[in-house]
Amino acid sequence: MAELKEKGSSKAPKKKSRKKGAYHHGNLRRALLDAALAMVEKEGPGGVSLRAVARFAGVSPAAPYRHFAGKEGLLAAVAEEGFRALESEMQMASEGADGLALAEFRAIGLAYVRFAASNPSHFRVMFGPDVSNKSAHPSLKGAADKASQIIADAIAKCQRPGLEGADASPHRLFVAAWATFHGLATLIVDGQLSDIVSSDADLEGIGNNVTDVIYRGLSFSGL
Amino acid sequence: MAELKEKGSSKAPKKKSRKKGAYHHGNLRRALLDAALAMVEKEGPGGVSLRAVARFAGVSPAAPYRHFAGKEGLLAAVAEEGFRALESEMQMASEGADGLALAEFRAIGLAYVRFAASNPSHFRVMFGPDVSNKSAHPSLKGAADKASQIIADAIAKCQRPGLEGADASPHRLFVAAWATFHGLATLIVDGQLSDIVSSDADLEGIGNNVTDVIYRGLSFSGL
DNA sequence: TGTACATCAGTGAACGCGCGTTCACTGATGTAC
DNA sequence: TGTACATCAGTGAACGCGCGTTCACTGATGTAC
Repeated sequence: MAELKEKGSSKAPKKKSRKKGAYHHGNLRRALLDAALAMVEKEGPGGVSLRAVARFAGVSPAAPYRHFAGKEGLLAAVAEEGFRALESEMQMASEGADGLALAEFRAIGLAYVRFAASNPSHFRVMFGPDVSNKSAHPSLKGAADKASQIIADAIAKCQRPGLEGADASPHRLFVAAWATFHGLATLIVDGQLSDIVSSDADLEGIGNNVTDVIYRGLSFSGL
Repeated sequence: MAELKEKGSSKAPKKKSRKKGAYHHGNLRRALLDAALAMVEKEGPGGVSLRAVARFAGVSPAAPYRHFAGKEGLLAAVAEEGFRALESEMQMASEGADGLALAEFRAIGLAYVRFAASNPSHFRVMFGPDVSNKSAHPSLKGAADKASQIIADAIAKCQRPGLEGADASPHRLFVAAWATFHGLATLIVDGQLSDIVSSDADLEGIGNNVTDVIYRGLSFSGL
């Protein structure tokens, strides 16, 4: 599973060791992304300031500009990284379902929820209002589109013509499913289920339950 | 329906007429709440500044302190107002269901989604990270608790002992339902269904569809 | 292998800005007599 | 009814702060010869 490490850099963190002769950081880009994620975790995407991120990475306020086009560029990079990881996890989940349309859809939904729970900071930036104008960041837009395409494809596979109920188009059922997955993900990320979901096992349990409910609801509709 | 007016004050807006001899505003508290809502609508809860709110209401930067305990107090008041309205709408929806447990639950869910769509700014503040510490604002906490109690009560009515499936406790089914309603509400408020839900009729349609799916999913579980 | 030099990735001071909050104040309101 | 006065709801100047971004700069790196 291509899971992101939300805390800690993949390189040794150089924090506070600025005077140790290391004028060049080595992997500042990654360190800044990690610092941003840490700040998101502490106070939400709105609480991120470029100066604080630089400070956290042990670097001067101007240094980030070597790697990102300002604050929004940094956040856009965080979001893009998140969408790529989400896409990858949904893709892998989908491939494990042996081509059965509904099983595939089910697996993708679970992956969606699991991703949010494992990468809450990414999730918040991806869907928060701080990089709302995705079109201004083409590669972010691309990553987001690729991710939603996976969901759309899975839906398309479920659309066997002639089987839709008159009152429930596949498109609308798709919305119902997406809303459920996104809703569960949101509740988890916002900590509003913290008294219910306290362990990874709980998470899997709730995720499975929710998926089952929506799955049964959809099955009933002739899909 | 006790719907909130998201735009515009209930009193005549005094904006720009500061020199018109009105030293006392008359209804500044309401005007500030409205101004805050307008700012939330434009740039999200993070974009709200107390000075800008005062400016918008045509009043000096210090004036809001006569009515609220600082910026967080203002946002807490907005959230509280929202929870009260949400509670009232869910209550009314529930009462219209003639005591049938599942119908009641269904009506409450629809009211939840409808509330979010009609009062997106309130919804964002209510569930956003800006007044996260609800306990610091007792009356807000009270309003939020009263609102969730309505949902909890409706769930309790569905809990006929002995009918739960072994794999799906009522508590978890509740989470599934709540996640769906909250998820749909979130997607709508964040504008991510804007190409699907463009009219009020669409909203009702989607809301009904989603409710139906979750309803069928729950019914299947022996509730 | 040694050296000159271009390039790169940082520094740190400075800019102007809007913010939240405080303070002493003042104009308007309404009440007691 | 008129007036003195307490109270209330505003003003506007000021505070210190952290922010995003820019700028000229400098130390480290690596490459051509």
